[in-house]
Amino acid sequence: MGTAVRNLRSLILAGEYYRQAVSEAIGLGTTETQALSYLAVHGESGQSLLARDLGLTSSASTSLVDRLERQGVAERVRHPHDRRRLIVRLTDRGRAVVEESYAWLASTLEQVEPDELEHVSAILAFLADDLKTRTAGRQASGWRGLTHALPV
Amino acid sequence: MGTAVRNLRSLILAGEYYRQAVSEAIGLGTTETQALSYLAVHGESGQSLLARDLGLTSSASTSLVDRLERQGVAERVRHPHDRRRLIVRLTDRGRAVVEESYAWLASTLEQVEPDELEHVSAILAFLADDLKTRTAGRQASGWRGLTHALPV
DNA sequence: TATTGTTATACTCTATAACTATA
DNA sequence: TATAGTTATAGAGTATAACAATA
Repeated sequence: MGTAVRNLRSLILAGEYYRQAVSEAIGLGTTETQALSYLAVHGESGQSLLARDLGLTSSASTSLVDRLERQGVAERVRHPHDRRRLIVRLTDRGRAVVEESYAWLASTLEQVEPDELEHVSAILAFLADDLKTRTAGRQASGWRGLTHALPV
Repeated sequence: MGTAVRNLRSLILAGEYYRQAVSEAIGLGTTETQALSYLAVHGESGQSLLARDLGLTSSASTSLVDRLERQGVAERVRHPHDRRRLIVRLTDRGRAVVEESYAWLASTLEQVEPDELEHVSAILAFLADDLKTRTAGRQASGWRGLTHALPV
């Protein structure tokens, strides 16, 4: 188990490293490309949900979506039934930007044996879902359990 | 391939979400816990190498390691043969902090079928290494290829 | 009353550039 | 000359708190 945890740590670090590099290549901030990735995976999203899943306050999400609109990669759309809500949606340009980062990740996945790809894909989906759910659960319950936690 | 890329994006996003949550739980910044993760995976490291692998400038790494030392989770050690160099090393307290975040990741990996764990672990290691290498290569060569790249 | 989103303010982190010390 | 690290400065992004509009 120790080795598996270390390898998961490595992949998380590699993902963070990729995030910085692809953001620089595209000319956006890391939070902006996180938002584009999120919208690419989940489709359009409420601005509040986007903020929550990106670990941002609603205040930070306001300026985030401001930047996305300014750069023309996403847009705010009014919610059909609730006039408080805003939907955030990729623009054509936003979809184009995401398309181009596709090759970056695909070239890594192309190294996997073709007849294993589907299995690897399922593993990635499972780990992503479980890690996200588990993290959200600890967040919500205020769980800590880190006895060496440092003073904030 | 499209689904696999989307699932890899999901896992990267889940890792970033985990990073923020575990940082808040520990009471450190996200870059600080990235550094702890890095040191846990790679062992002690030169300050320059740490900066490079975390995507930071040498200036940012100075203040990063300042913070790590101030919080007592890592320390600077002189390089034995090169008086310019500094080695960054986890302290006992730093190792304790990493140990505690271990359970967080392990509980996700425990959901994997036991007789499949080794295979999953190998996949994670492969993807981490390939993604990191590929990203570093594009960084080094100034490669772009993102024709919709936005003005900086 | 609770929820969604915005604004004003202050703070943290990082990049840039100029610098010191050592190889 | 090149490399490792530090310092000073400025800029970007975020959290906090107070607020307006709508449910």
